[in-house]
This record gives sequence, C-alpha cells and structure tokens, in this order.
Amino acid sequence: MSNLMQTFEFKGVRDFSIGQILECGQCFRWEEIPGSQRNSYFVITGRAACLAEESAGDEEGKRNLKLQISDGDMEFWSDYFDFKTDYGLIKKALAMREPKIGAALEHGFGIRILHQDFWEVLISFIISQNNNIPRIKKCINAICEAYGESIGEFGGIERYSFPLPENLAGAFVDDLMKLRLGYRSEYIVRAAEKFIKDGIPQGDKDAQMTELLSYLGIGPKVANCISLFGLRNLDAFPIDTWVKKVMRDMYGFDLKDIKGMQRFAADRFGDMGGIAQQYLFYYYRDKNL
DNA sequence: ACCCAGGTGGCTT
DNA sequence: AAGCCACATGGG
Repeated sequence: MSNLMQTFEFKGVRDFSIGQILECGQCFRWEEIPGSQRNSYFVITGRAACLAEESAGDEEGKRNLKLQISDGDMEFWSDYFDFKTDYGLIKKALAMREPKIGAALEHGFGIRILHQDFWEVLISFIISQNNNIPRIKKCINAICEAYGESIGEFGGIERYSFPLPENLAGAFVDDLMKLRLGYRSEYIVRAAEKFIKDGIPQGDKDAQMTELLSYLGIGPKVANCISLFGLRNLDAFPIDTWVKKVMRDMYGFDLKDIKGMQRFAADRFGDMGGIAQQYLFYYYRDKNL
C-alpha cells in the first residue's frame, strides 16, 4: 500500500455505509479487507485506488470515512461518493410516496449512487448480462490485468487500471475469449470501437437511451443500468431478475409485465426511480441469496 | 446433471 | 408484438 499517498477524512456523514454502497451491485472493482466486518474496502475506479475505512461518528446515524488514496483529490472522491446528495430527504420522500418500500430503505440505509465513469460503466454492465456478481468481478479484473496498466501493489497483489477505450478496441475477440469473457467478448470490442467513434451519449435521457440501445449486446436492462450509473439519470429503473421478483412479491406484478413495472416506477418513484430500484434490488437479493 | 446469474440477438410464430 | 432458444462460464 506504499502507493496510497494521501489521506482524507470525511466526518459526520449521514445515510452512509461503505459496505452497502459497494456491495449493492452498482460497481465491481472492490474487495473487503478481510476481517474488517464490512467497514474497510479497497476500491479502484479508472486508475485511482483508495482504501476506505468507515468508523462510528460522534452521534447516532453519523459515520466517519477515512480515505487513503493513490490518485485524484478530495473533490474527486467527495463527488464519487455523492456526499452532496441528501439521502435522508430522498428516503423520506420515497416512503411517503410508497410506504411498502420502508423495509428496503431501512435495510439499505447507507446506499448511495456513486458518480462513476461512463466508459467503465459501459463495459462493466455489458459484462454483467446473464452473469452473477462474483463472476462479473472476476471478468472485469481479468480485462484490467490484460489491458490496463499496473498502478502498484496493494495487499501483496499487483493492481491494474481500467483499460482505456483504445486498448479494448485493439483487442482480439479470441484473446478475450481466452480470458473467459465468453460470448460478451465481441460485444466488448465493438463497444470500445463505437465509444471511440461516438463518445458519451448526448441529449436528453430518451436520446441517450436510444444511443445506448444501438450498441450490440446492450438491451433495455443494461441500458438502464448504464443510464443510471454512468449517465446519472436517477429516474432510470433497471429491471433484472431480482427486481422482477421483488416487483412480483411486493406489488403483485406478473414476471413478464416489464411495461407495467416501468409505469409503476415512473408513477410512484418519479425522478428517484433508480434510487428506489437500488434499495429494492439490494434488499431482495440480500434476503434471498 | 440441472438451474441460475444485474439479458440480449436473432429467428419464428 | 410475443415466444422461443442459443449464447460462455462458473457457482450452488
């Protein structure tokens, strides 16, 4: 950890749990420090790494976060963890609009939607399709080792940056297959080429959605994840296998009625749909895994 | 051996 | 528009 040069402390943070934030399925380049009881994690985004340690704050409901970082500055990490957003207010508003979500809000009380990099989210969620979270992490780690750069050592292991677009655009599909990326290998190379050509989706959220859906290997679910996590459209409501089941069990939807679920989310959760979805996803997956 | 995982593309009704 | 099925891979 010799490369974690600077230390920042954020004191008295409310509605914050580093474990919930990282383990709720929005990002994949993290690992818990063994024995830390989900209070300490090593995280990488792009080529920046940090060791994040959470501890009790002065009062009930407040936490302190100590970051030892390799790159970036206080502004970058404060933005990354979304300290400016008041999740207490959001939870209150959601509970008013839809009382049944209360248990999910309590269970995931410390969830926040990270400010992630579009490119990294794009590739990560292409990999996520029909895949489980532990293996998604392994796949992403494999492409980082093969196509990223070394950013130093942590915990006795060499760590790597997320690959740049040009590095994945220049990759051979067969080489990605050898990394066990499976049929998503072609999607990844073509996505890198398209992203270099077209850049970050512009316009309103509908225009951005149309653009995302024009990528090979991106359908409605992955597009909504990228819209939410990579473009910060907080109303985007991704419906995966877990969200389908929670919508069936909590609200009585048929598993195939995706349209109905989308309408319900837009009506009840409005511009906070993506945040509501994240509480629901984390709650239901935790209960049933 | 079977079913599932933060699904999608492509083909057939 | 809706219903199939193949797709790589590894964990339960």
